[in-house]
Amino acid sequence: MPRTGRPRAFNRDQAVVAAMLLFWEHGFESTSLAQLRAAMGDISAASFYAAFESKEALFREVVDQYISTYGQVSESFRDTSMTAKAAIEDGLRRSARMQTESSHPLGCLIVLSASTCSPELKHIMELLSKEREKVRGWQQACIERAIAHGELPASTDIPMLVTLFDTFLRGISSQARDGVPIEAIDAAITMLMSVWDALSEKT
Amino acid sequence: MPRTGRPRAFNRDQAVVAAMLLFWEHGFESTSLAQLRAAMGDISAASFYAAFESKEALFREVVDQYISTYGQVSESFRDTSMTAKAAIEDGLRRSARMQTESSHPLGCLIVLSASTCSPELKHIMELLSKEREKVRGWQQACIERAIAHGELPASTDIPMLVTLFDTFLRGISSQARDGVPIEAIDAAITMLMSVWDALSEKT
DNA sequence: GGACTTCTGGATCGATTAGTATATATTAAA
DNA sequence: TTTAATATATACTAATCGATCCAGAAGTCC
Repeated sequence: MPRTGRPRAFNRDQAVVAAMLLFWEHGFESTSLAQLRAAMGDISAASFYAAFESKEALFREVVDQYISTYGQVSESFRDTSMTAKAAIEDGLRRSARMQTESSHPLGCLIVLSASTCSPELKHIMELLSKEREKVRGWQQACIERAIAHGELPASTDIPMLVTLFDTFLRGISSQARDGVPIEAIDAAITMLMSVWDALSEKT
Repeated sequence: MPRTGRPRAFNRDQAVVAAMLLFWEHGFESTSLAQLRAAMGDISAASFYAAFESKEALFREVVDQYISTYGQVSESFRDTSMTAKAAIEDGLRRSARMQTESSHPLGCLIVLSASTCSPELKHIMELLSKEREKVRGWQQACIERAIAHGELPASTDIPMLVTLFDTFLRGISSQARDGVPIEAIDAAITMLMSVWDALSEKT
């Protein structure tokens, strides 16, 4: 924090949020600096680069901002105060609800904002891929916990079950973008979770 | 077809295929004309615009090319020579297999190549959205057929079941991009299809 | 061999891209 | 009130974007 000097004329935190909404809607590469600066309070290029190192550095901040706010829905996956099944179900339902809310762009920023990009931006894709891998890891931990607690049989195919839930989870982004209503997704989650019960009966 | 004049120095069909692979890998907006021209046989800008109206027109051709080749996997959804369940299962398995093949970009071009884009390219997104809607419609027809034939109970929640399968289908693109092996996806499909049996038992 | 048609190489278009240089404005601390 | 620190506005950079223009090359047709 600077103790001296001319104070910043815009709110940095609000600017990051504004940038997040743009990156979320249009993706990293398709969001131009001009658009960003306009949305961040009509700031000049000089002001932008004085506050942020680069477009890429801003995006990294945006990803952190997203994860610590909207992305919190997937924290359900690592909530060990519920049963493993409830954690998976809650993570899916909360993700679906958040991604279909009309108060912000549809779908998930982590899944959508760099699903494809130029070769020279591969590291941006990998940055997001690592975040998705985290969420997948939480889901896997859920299933391993269920097996350890006897909620699922020891013979359960862990990669299979993780892939089942994680693939559905990622598909929600595409469905939300195409306007599929939360009711249909929520009902599909109920159906999807029924496979858990079918598996647990074999215990 | 021109009967006179200087013949084209490159193969137009091969050029479209080369363009398809680029758009598939990097998406519509992130693929530049320079990249396209280089991949299409190092053709000049003049040659490009003589053969194709614009980058967008080329993309439309590419989408057609994709649908009539790799995209044929989803034709299973409208194959009425199998049971409805088999059609859904086959469509999912063939999509998963195709999307994880290493001989071409991973995932589905229709899902990935314009999942986000600039505001002025919204019509490109809508073009692809319509194609996805077609596939969803085929899946819905499958389920309606199953109900009509008594394979599923009349009380089946159609939008729910369509959303279950279609959400998983779209999630495959993200999983494939992140390197999830076909074996895990294939096993997940087996599990996913078990909900069909659970439903049909209620008939 | 023209005449006609089409394609190609190369230069170029204006707009936009991310990012910078410089000079000035605005603050806190000495 | 000076000094140091920071932010600002304005102008600007080099590179790239998709797309166009024109002169000449390379064919077919009569």
